[in-house]
Amino acid sequence: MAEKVTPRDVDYSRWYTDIVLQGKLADYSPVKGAMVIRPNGYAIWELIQSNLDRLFKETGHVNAYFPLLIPESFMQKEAEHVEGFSPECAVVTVGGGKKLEENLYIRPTSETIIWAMYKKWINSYRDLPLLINQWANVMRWEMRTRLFLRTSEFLWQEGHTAHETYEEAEEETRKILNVYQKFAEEYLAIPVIPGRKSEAEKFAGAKHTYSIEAMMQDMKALQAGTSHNLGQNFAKAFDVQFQDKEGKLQYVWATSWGVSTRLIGALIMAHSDDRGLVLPPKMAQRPIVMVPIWRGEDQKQEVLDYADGVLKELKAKYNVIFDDRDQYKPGYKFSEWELQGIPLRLEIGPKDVAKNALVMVRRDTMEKQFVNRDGILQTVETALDTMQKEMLERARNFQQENTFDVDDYDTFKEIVNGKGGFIRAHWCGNPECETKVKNDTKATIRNIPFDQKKEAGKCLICGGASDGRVIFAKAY
RNA sequence: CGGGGCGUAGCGCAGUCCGGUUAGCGCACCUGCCUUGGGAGCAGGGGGUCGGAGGUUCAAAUCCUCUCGCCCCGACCA
Repeated sequence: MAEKVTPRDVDYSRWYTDIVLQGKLADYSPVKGAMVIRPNGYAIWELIQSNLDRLFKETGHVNAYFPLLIPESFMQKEAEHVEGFSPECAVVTVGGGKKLEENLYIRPTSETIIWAMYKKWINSYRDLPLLINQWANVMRWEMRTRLFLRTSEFLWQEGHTAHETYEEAEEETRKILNVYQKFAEEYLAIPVIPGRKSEAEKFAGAKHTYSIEAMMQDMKALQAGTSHNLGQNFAKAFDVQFQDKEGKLQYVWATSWGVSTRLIGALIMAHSDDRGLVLPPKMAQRPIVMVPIWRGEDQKQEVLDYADGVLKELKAKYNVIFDDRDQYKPGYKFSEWELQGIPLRLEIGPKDVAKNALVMVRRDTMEKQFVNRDGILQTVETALDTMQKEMLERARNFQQENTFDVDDYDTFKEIVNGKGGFIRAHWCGNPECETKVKNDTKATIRNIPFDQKKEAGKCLICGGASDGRVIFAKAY
C-alpha cells in the first residue's frame, strides 16, 4: 500500500493533516490562515447544519442574518468583550477608495451588532423571549492555524437570545448545551463532558460559560461547543430595556451559544485511523460504496446486471456510490473510499453472483462479511445502525479508560507530560492555582462537570478546601 | 516579532558547492493496448517566466546584491 497517510503513532499532527488533505475534506488557500472546504468536508458541515438546525427549531428558535461588518464603536461598548476580541480582529479601514469615517470590524462574533438591533426590537415583555440563531462566517486573526481546528475565517452558528429573567436565560443556556451534547453523541458519535468553564476560560463578556469537552485519540481535549449566560452585560452596554408586567423598565437577560466547523476536526480526531477518515454513518452523505468486480467481458455484463439490481434497491433509501470505473482495479478503489471514510463497502463479483450474495465491509472495524443478496436493504440498514452505536461506545470506553482521578501534583504532572488524558482533580476555585497549573504543565481546567460528585478534598496546588473534582487536560 | 528551513512541471524532489548542448526524475494527468476479489503492466504523450528584480560573464537554475513569499518551532485562541 502506498503510504498516503502518516501513521498516528509516528506523528499525530501530520496524520491529521494527511487525513484532511487526502480525504479531500479541505485544502490550503492562497490566503494565509484560511482554508477551502472541499465537497467532502462541506458535506459533513451540511449534515451538522441540517441536524442542528432542526434541533434548534424544535426548541423554538428561528434563523436570521446579520451583517459581516460591525462599526468600531459597537465593538468597544462592552469592556470585557473589547479586551477579549480586539487583538484578533481584522478591520476594514478603506471603502470605495476612501479612508472610512469609522472603521468597520469583520465580525469575530456578532453580539454587538445583534444587541444594537435588539434595542430596536425589544420594548415590552411581550417581545420576549427573542430566540434567534444565525449561520455565518466569522473571522479571528490567528497566529497559528490548523485545518478545521483553527483557521482565521470559519463557519459556525451563533444563537443570541433575550429573556425576561436571569433564570430563563440560564435555562436557555443549559437547554442549548443539552442540544449540543445530544448532537455530539447521537450524530458525531463523540461522547462529551458538559460542564461550566472557570472564570479564566469563559467567554469575554459572559457571566458564565458552559462547554462540552471531548477527548481526541491523542488524549487531548477539544472544546466542541459553548453556551454563554451573558447576564445583562450586553443589554446594559447597548441599553436594551423592556417594560415588565408591572410597567417597570428592566434590562434584558441574554445568552449566546455556538458550534463551528471545528466539529469536523473533532469528528476526524475522534474516529479516524491510519487508513484514512472514518465517518459515523449519520455523518456520511454517501454511506455506501458499491464496487463491482469482474474478469472478462462476459462476466462484466453479468456482474453489472446483478449489481444494478442491488443498486436500485438501496437507492430507495441511501445515496450510494457505484464505482464501476474501468481504469482502476478494485484494490485501488477500496483504498480510495477508505481514505474518504465511506462507512460501508459492498463488493460484488462473479462469486457473489453465483451465490446470490455480496461482500460487505465496515469501515470502522474493517470487518468483512458475506451477506445474502435477499434483504440487502435491511442488512445494510442494520449494519449502519450498529456501526453508529459501536463507534460511540468505543469512543466512550476510550474516554473512560483515559480519565484519571489524581490527588497529588507529581502524579498529575507525570500523566500530563506523559500519555495525557483527562485528569479529575480537586481545585479550590482560586484562579492563581489554575494559572500555576497552566504555566507548569500547559494543562487547563476544561470544565467543572455538571455531574460532579460532592466530595471533600484538597486543592491539587494549594491544599485548600475543595468539594468536588474538575477536569484538567491539555487542549486544542 | 525571535530561532530554524525552503522556493526548479499539479505534487514530491535531484541538479546549485565546482557556470557550459534541448533542465531531469518519481507520482499525478492525457491516448492506446492490456487488466480487475487489496493501491497492476507496457508503449506513446502534454505540461517549466528554475519565486522576482538587478548585476558579473561569451555563457547563469548554478556566482554576487537586493527583494518577495511560504513552511516549521516559541508568545494569543472556538
